[in-house]
Amino acid sequence: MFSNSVKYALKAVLYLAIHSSEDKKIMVKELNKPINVPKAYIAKLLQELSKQNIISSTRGIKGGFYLTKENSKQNLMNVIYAIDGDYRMKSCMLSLSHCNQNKPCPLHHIVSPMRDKLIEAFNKKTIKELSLEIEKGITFLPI
Amino acid sequence: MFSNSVKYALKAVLYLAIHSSEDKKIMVKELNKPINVPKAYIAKLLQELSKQNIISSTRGIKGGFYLTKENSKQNLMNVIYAIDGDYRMKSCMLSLSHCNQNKPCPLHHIVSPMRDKLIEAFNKKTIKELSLEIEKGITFLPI
DNA sequence: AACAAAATATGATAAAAATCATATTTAAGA
DNA sequence: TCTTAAATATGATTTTTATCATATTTTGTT
Repeated sequence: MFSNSVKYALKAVLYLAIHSSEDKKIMVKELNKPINVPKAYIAKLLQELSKQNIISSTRGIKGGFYLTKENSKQNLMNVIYAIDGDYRMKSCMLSLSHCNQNKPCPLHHIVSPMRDKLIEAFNKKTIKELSLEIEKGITFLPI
Repeated sequence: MFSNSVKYALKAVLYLAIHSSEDKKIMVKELNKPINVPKAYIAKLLQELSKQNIISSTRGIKGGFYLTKENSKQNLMNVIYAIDGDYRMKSCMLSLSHCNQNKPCPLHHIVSPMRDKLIEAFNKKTIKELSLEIEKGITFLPI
């Protein structure tokens, strides 16, 4: 459902949500170990997220990646779509191109309601909310 | 969530459920076009399913693939696991190896209940039931 | 202004998944 | 028993995804 890249991206964004701010930028080399993702790989993903304004960055000395207040108000789905696009989440489970409510595939009635709920949940949940849950110890972001 | 291979396998199994029987075996070359899957590819998958007793087959002239009554009583999950194994369905959405109810990942509370329901539904639903729905025109198996 | 330290852009390489090809084995029918 | 038509076993090729590498640009500091 998620690509590896999205998994990494989500971990990185949540890490930034917890540890960074406009005054405390985080360099790739500080971030890759705690979230257990190869440095060059996460660097590329962060660059892409930055280009799409999901996260913020500044170059040069004292630079790094960080989340602004605005950034952290974004919902999960924005991060997911930025990396994977929407096909992965939205497409028919059997990849039948004409599958819809009128001409449902054999799995449609099983899968579709749950998937819709999942998408709705991802659309509602913000980065900020998730990061607060981690800070409160409700959820965890380990290896 | 599903590999391409599982998608193809499910389509093929459902096609066999509808069109085959012990008296009416279906050859690869008859089946690949209606379900829109490359011949050599689906052949390999059918061989694997046959080896795992998900479907039945006989070789030689008048041979082909088919489903016995027993075969069609199997549930969806058997087909899925036969091709993809269980990791894909069961693993943490962020691939965190220690994610569980006690140490849930940031997405666990969103994803886990729905995934469990999905797995339950796939475990309950048999090939036969799905194929009946297709035959009744409740669902469709087009391209 | 020059330097150093960071992200950025670009693309190369490696690994995995998807796809294709073919020689071998088996079963039915003449 | 020979031939033919099917699955089977095996593995090669292609495509996609994941991973790694590096030259360039930018920015703060001296």
